[in-house]
Amino acid sequence: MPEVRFWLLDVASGEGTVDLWGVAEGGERVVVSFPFTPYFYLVPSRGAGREVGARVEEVERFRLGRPLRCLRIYADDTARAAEDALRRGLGDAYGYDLRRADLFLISTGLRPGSWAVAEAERAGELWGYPAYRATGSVRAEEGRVAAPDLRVVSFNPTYLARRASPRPDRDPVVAISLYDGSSSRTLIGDERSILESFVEYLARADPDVVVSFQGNRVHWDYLSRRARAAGVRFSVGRGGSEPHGSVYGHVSIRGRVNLDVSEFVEEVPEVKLERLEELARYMGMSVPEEAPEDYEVGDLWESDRAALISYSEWRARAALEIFSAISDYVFSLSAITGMPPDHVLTAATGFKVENYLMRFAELEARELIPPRRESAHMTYQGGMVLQPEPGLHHDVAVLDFKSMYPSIIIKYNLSLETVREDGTIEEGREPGFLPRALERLLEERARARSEAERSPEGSTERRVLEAKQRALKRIANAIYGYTGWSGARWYAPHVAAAITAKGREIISSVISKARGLGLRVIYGDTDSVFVSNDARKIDELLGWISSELGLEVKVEKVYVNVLFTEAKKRYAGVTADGRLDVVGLEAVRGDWSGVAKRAQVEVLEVLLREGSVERAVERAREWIRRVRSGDVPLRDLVIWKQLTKPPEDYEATAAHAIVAKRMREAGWDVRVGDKVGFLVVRGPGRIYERARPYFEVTSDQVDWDYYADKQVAAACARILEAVGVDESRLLAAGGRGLEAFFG
DNA sequence: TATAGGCATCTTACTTATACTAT
DNA sequence: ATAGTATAAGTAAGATGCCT
Repeated sequence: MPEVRFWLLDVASGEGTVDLWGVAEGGERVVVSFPFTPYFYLVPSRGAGREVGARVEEVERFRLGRPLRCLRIYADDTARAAEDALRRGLGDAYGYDLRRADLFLISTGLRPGSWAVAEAERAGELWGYPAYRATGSVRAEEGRVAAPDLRVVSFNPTYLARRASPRPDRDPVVAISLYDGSSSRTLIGDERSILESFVEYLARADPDVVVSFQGNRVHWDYLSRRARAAGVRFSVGRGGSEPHGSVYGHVSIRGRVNLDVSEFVEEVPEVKLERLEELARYMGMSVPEEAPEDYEVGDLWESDRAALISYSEWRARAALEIFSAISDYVFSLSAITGMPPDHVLTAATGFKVENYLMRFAELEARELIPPRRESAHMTYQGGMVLQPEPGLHHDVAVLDFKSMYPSIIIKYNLSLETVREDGTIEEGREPGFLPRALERLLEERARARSEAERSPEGSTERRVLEAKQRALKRIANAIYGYTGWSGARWYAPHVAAAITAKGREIISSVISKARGLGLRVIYGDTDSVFVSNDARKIDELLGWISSELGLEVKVEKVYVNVLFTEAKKRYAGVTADGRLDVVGLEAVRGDWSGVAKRAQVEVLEVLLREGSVERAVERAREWIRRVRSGDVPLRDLVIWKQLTKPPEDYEATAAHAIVAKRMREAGWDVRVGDKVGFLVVRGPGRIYERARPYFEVTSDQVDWDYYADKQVAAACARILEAVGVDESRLLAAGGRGLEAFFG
C-alpha cells in the first residue's frame, strides 16, 4: 500500500472529505483528501436499536467510567440527527456537537503540527498542489519531533488614517512590509498595486506560515475590505482562496498557518500592554527607541516616510522573530490539544484543555463526550491564604509544593466518577477519567524533560522537547481550573471543591508541623509556606511531608530580606542571588503610573538591600518632590486600564470608560478588551471628569499633586508603613520639618 | 468560544452625622 | 427652637488586576 508521510499544517472540510494540507517528507506541499462521514454516539433507551440511523454500529463506551452498549451513528449533520433522536426519545446523545474537521482529528488521532502517515495514492493535482486520495487508514507518526523546514513570511501593513484610527471604509493601505526570514521589502505605491503585489508575493513565496501582529483582530479584515473595494481578488490562501472568519475569532487562510503573534501576549503576564514593542522587548529583541504611536503615523507619512517604512519593516521582522522563538511551543500545544497551530493560540485555556480531554476520551478512555451546555455557575471555597507577619524579615525560605493540585487529583483519585455530590470521596475505585488524563500529560512531560536532558545542548531536538514540556505543564496546570469552569463539558464544581479542600487540609498540616518543629511561619498562600530558614528543621519538615503526606515540597527560594505589609498576596524580597522580587505590589501592576512604580521599586531597593529606613524615606520624599514640581516625562504618568465592557454599561462612572467613550466619539477604535491610557489633569471635580487620553495632555495641564499624593506617595507609603513610617512623614513639606528646627 | 477562587485597593455612589442658616 | 441645607465622615459597591 503506498503511503505518504507529511507534517500536518491545516485541516479543511471538503465535499464529503476532509482535506489535509501538509509538508511531505521530500519538502513537497501536498493535499491529502479523506472521505469522512461524521458520527455521534447514542446510549439507546430500552427498545431503541439499529433503526435509528442509516449507518449504525454497536460499540462499547464508558459514561463516567461505567461501561455501556452504545450506538455509533454516522450522519452528515450529526447535530440534526442527534436532535431528532433525542426528540423521538431514543436515548441520550453524545459527541454530536463537534465540527467535522475537529471530529476527524479526534477520531484518527492526527495532530496538526505533527507528522502523519496516510495510506494514499497520488490523484493528480488540486489547485496546483500534488493531491493524494486516501485508500486506507491515516495515523500519527509518533516519536518524530522536529518540524520540517517551513516557509515563513511575515507582514505588517500601514494605513493612512484621515483622523484617529484608520477605518477600512475610508483610509487606504499605503504600505505593506514583508519579511521572509532573510530579506525585507516594503510594497508602496497606489493602493491597488500594493494589494496586488501582496497577493502575488504570497502566491510566489507560497509560505506555509503567515505571521503578523494583530492579523486576526485587524489586518486580514482590513486588507480584505480594501481589496474588495479596489476590485482586487484577495486570494492569499493556497489554491487562490480568500481569508475567511473561523472559530475563536480566528481568520483561516486555506493551506497555511495564519499565526498572529499578538495572541502570545496572553501567555506572558509580564507583558501588560498588547504592543509589539512590549512583547519584542520581553523576548530580548532590540526595539527602536522612538517607535511611533498610532496617532503619529499620519504626520510621519508626510514628514519622514523613510523612517515610517523602516519602522514598518522592523515590525514585520520582529513578528517573524517572535514566531521563531515561540513556534516550537505553539506546535507542541497544537500537538497536545489537536487544535491547528493558528487556532491554539487564539483559543481560550478552557478550550485547549477540553480539546485535550476530548481526544483522550475518544482515543484512550473511550469515554462519551458530553455536549456543551449552559450550566449555572457554582462557587466553592478555594486555596488557603495566611495572614502575613508584617515587617522586615531576614533569611526566609519559601517552601513550595510541586504541582499541588495535579498531584492531589492523581494521588486521591479525584474525578467525576469518585467524588460524590456532597464532596465525600469513594475509595478504592479504578483511576478516574481526570486523573488518567492528567497522568498521561505528566508522563509525557517527564519523558520530554528527560529526553531533552539527553539531547545535546543547543540542539533543535532539545529546544523542541523543552517547548513540549512547557506546553504539557500549561495544560496539566489548567485541569483543576477547568473542572470549576461552568462552560466545561466536564463541569464538576464538586470535584474542584474537593481538590481545594484537600489542598487546604494539606497546607494546614504542613504549617502545624512546621510550627511544631520550631520553624517560624511568616506567610503562606495555597501551596507555599514562608518559614525561617533553618536548614536542619526544613529538611526534617520536607522528609515528614514526603513520608507522611506522600507529596513533594521543595525550597523554591531563600530571601535574604523580605518585607510584608498587613496585606496578603503582596510582598517584596531580595533573594540569595541578589534579585529583587516584587509580588502583588503596585510596582508589578499595569494600572499604576510608571513614576509610582519606579519610586516604589527604588524605595524597596534601598530598604531591602541597604537596610536603611531613613534613606528609603528620603528616596520617597525625593520622588514626591520631583513629581510635585512637574519634573517627570508625561509617558511616566499614563495610567492604563482595561475596558472590560462597553463604556455605556458601566454602573459606576469610571475614568477609563469615560476616556474610551470620548476617544470613540473622536474616531478612535477602542474595543472591549483594549487598555485605555489616560492622565489626570488639574481642575475641579471627580477623577473621571479630569481624565484625558494620554496623547492629548500637555505638561501644564497635569494634576501633579494627584500624582505626588495618590500615586507616588501612596505606593511608597505602602512599603514604608510596614517599617513604621507614617505617610504624613512623606507628605510633610520641605526637606526638614519644624521638629528638626526645634528638636 | 470566560480555567478557578482569594485578595487589596482605588474611586464612585450613597448614607449618616454634624455644622450652620433661615425662619 | 426648629426645620432645612450644606458639608464632612463613613460605608458599601463597582472595578481592576494581581497571586497561587
